[in-house]
Amino acid sequence: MVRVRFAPSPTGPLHIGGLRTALYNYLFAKHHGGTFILRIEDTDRTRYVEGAEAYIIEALQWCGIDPDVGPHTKDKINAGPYRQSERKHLYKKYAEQLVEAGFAYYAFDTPEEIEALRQRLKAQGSKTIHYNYMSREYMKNSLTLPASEVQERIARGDPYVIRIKMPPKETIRFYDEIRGWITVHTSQIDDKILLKSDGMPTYHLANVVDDHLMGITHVIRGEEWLPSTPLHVFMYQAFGWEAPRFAHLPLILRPDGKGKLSKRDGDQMGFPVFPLQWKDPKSGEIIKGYREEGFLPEALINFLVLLGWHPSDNREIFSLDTLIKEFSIERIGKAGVRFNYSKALWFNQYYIRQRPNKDFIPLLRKAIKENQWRDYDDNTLETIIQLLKERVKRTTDFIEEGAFFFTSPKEYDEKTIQKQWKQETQAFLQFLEQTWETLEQWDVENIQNTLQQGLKQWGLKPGKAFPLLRVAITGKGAGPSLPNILAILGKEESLKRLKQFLAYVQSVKQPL
RNA sequence: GCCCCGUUCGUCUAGCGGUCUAGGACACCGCUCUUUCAAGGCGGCGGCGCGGGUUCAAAUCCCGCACGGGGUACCA
Repeated sequence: MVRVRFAPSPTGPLHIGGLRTALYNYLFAKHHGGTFILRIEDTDRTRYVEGAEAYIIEALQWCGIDPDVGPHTKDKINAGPYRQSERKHLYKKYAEQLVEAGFAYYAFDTPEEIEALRQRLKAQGSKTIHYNYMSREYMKNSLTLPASEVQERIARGDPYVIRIKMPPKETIRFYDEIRGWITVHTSQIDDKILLKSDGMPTYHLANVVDDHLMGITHVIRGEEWLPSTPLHVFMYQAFGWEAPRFAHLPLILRPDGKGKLSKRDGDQMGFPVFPLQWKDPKSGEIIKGYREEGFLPEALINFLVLLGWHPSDNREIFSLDTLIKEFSIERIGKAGVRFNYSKALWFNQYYIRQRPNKDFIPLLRKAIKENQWRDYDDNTLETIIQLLKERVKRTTDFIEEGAFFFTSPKEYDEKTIQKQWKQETQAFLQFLEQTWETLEQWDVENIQNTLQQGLKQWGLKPGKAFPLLRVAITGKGAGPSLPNILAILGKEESLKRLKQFLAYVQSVKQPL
């Protein structure tokens, strides 16, 4: 029975790379009829951010990849709790078990002593600190101190950490489902801290203990964990536990390829890196999310799944259900992938066109209410949506590009006026003004007829006359079919806008 | 520095020794359709990092090199 977990730490909003990790875990679990667990890794109290956990859950739910079990659900599999802070009492016991078995030890070094070690190593040409099989020999720990002193210090309440005791010359080999066999020599691995002096475990201890206790069968996580996996494998051996299978996902890189896409990139790169909008609880700063930027979750998912995974054929459109059927770890790539926002937009555009028109009515209703715009009935709104749909990339474009349906133009596209404002086009508009006044049946067909009449009368090609009319009615140089727009606006409003425009141009331009 | 991982069009990728004069998608550029802009249709541009092997045959296997990424915290 497959059981996987997504294990983010609540240090802020979930970013797009984390979301993809969650997605792959979800797809893998569902493909195998397994269980997808959400585990909150909040062992670093100094980095805890209020609201981050709720954000993570909401983001997963919005994407349709809600975990089967987590801090937000009933404990259906009886493996909780699912916040590591609530499991604190568990870890110490396991760390001590390792000490007793000779795989770990207590270390009492003060920050000053650690700093002294750093300086010593630096003098020897080492760039970073290594508390390892060599340096531990001359530090203050249960390997160098007499047993009585160790007991005394612990009894006295001296702060201490528990470190793993890496053997000096062994080879650790493990199989990565994506990369194959990976071999690392233990001399390369430091004596990492397992239990911090505040009694909390580090990631290394907590993830091994929890993955074992929760019966995790496959650990699917980002490539940044690959270098510490040998340590984890060593710990499973030390505990005498069977290790889960590992799969390390290629990283999502910045569009320029310079490093992995990170939370810190915020929306500084010209596109959101978070699924949902995030308001920083401290600074109050608001960072954009895909949802608020007008993306559909199915588009985000489709885009994201292809960042590192690919089927054997040329298909590219995938529903979540299809993905569940087809997803496999074997088809995950090895190389880091660059984030490509224009492709995300393309998927979004595609999925917007797939959605029924009525799905976007609430969006328009909300905008109408907020802006106190002219209201329409549902049928008309659907027609408006239909007209806009083909040219929209994000749902927010319905509002931005379609505002003229609800409110008269605040400004006119100057370029079009410059180009098209001529004797004949002016006459064309004046002709329409007169003709429309007396037009009885205000519908697409009749409007179309008046336009044709006008063209004929003034010897104009459509391309010469219609752009100006469009600016008059919508303020914009481009948009959906004009007769349709006019029909929706109605005779009164159309005439009003036409007159308004003629008055405007005559006020700013020299008479022709 | 050291360790680990990676390397096919600008980007995401197909390719798992001959079917590759390397296929698809996004982007870009034309043409077409069209009252405009999109969308759609058609077409174009563009790639196996380098050097050695192995083999009758290598984008595909092996070894170097180069380049890129990750890790190297009482962060995850």
